[in-house]
Amino acid sequence: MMMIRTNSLLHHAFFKLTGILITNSLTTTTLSSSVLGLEFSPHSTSSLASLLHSTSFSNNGDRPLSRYQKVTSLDHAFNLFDEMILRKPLPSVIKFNQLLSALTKMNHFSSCLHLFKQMYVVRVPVDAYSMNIAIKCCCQISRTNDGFALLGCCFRRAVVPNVITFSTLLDGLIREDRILEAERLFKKLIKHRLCEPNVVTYNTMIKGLCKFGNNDIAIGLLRLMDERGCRPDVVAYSTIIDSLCKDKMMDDAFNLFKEMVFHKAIQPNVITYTSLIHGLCNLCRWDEVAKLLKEMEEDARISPNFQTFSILVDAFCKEGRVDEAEAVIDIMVERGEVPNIVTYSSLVDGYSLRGEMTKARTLFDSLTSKGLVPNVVTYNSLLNGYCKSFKVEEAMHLFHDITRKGLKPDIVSYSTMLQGLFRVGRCGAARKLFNEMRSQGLIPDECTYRIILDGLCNNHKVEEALSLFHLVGDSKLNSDIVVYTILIEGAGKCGKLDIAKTLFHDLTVKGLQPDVRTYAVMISGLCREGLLTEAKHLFCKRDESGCPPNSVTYNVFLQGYLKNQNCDDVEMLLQEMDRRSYSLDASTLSLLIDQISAGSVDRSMLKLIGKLVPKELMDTLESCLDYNLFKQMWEA
DNA sequence: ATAGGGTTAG
Repeated sequence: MMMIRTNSLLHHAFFKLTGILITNSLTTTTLSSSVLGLEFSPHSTSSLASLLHSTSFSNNGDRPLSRYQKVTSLDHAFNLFDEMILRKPLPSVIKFNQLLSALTKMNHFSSCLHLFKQMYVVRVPVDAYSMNIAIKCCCQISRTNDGFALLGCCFRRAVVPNVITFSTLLDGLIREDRILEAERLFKKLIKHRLCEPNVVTYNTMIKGLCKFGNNDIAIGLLRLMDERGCRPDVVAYSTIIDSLCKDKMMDDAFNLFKEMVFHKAIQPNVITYTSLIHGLCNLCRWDEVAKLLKEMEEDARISPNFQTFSILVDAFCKEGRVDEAEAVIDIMVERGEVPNIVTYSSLVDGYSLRGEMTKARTLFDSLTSKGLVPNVVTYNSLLNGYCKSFKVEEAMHLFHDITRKGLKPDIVSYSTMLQGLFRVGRCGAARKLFNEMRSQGLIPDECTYRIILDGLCNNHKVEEALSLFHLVGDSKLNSDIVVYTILIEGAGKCGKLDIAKTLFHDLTVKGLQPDVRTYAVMISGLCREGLLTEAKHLFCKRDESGCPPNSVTYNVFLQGYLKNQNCDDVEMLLQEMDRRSYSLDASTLSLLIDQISAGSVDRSMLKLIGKLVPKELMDTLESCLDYNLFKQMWEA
């Protein structure tokens, strides 16, 4: 019921979204008639004001571009440059700078650096602008050290570096994850008065702190800049808000958002909203997503952009809601945005997750005709779909296609294939592929490790899994509750309960917190050996330990009772499940049906069971029970 | 009247 409600809310938001997108595009044309004495709500008055403001502003900004700024290709730029250096006298440095700048806007950083060097050769007197552009290019191609070398040139050439120079270098260090050096440079700027940091310098440093998980220090810097007389702007706030959203700390993100809007009167923009929407999507908080979209839509100054749509498309696909994703793509297209390979990769992923491989493949094959080139991520989605549908041969084929298309399979491609091979029991092929992966210089990550352990356990090779686990030893890979859960489940399933118990004990020693799944597999292992009392003890302890119970644990526990032909607590458990609105899963239900058929379940319990059967299992229930019994359950 | 900062993929 919940899902339906949020669904329709989101549909509603999209419907309204479509409306506002059209309204927004009409605003400029209807403006003149609005000005001619038609009514305004206070809201539209203010948006009109801002519109007028931005119109007069853009008249300044719309100054025709010089021919040096208008270059459209590398060739064009090089030809123009060659022509420029032949002219006598040489064109002013500004014209050269415009050309360099145009190249950086097209992401041609190396070529830009090449022309910059040529300027030295033909003795165009470079200035701080040219220097800053060149330093920016170095930083963008991960050669920040070369950027610092250019800074040295500044001093020799009597070009004075300014706050932009240092902000650019700071950004370069952060791009290369050299956070300590970035902090050192930042402090040096202030201490040696190399320049007074401005809002961009602070924002860059804030980004670096956030990148390394120091949200609190970033917020500290936000306060500090304010104290030092540099007013934080929407970028400063949005950077931290985004980081908090990525860490799933939505409450903190919204608090900062409110502070920005209500206390600092800083207008949020599309990026601020997109970050918040992304964070909510990751947590499947759809009703709040709809609320934010609506809020955005109500503010005429802000409308969703390409990124906003891409995030929504991806989020819907990950939930398997491909229809809604397609609806968003339609809205995108209506707005004149062109979906790119990322957008369609999400869609391939969505179909694959639903196991709709024909649709996934058709879409994948149609990408080329759309002028889009599938990348490794696109391939990985399709690989995953084939593997999950047990079509490992198809997956293998596609896997080899990756190399044939001149791409390199990455750690995700290999991990996905490994999982697929283990799923169909091809452990030997998995081992071979693992060795191939290593020979390609790819280092298995925690995901690969989990897949291998899980694969071994599910193929009756628990000993191998355990020896791998011991081989890995005290590494970070083993400080992972999921790893322990996999091994506990594996050990439990093959009757090695003593090992399961040891592992369960060890994880707490290591300071790891068992999660709902860990408890479930441990309870299941105990029940399998008929140790219901011990299982019950753990079940209650888990309830106390602040680890909230979920539907899975109840099902596992119920199965334990039913498999042991013990119906003592079954009714009590069913009642608790009903109170918490949990439902029965397929295997628990089938065990219950056995008991009902055998006549060992009290008739009074039938109605309760009926309430706990989810819609999708109704058919199972109906076909398993004789009609009269079924009627009793539903009409009681 | 040419240079620097924040949002997209397993």
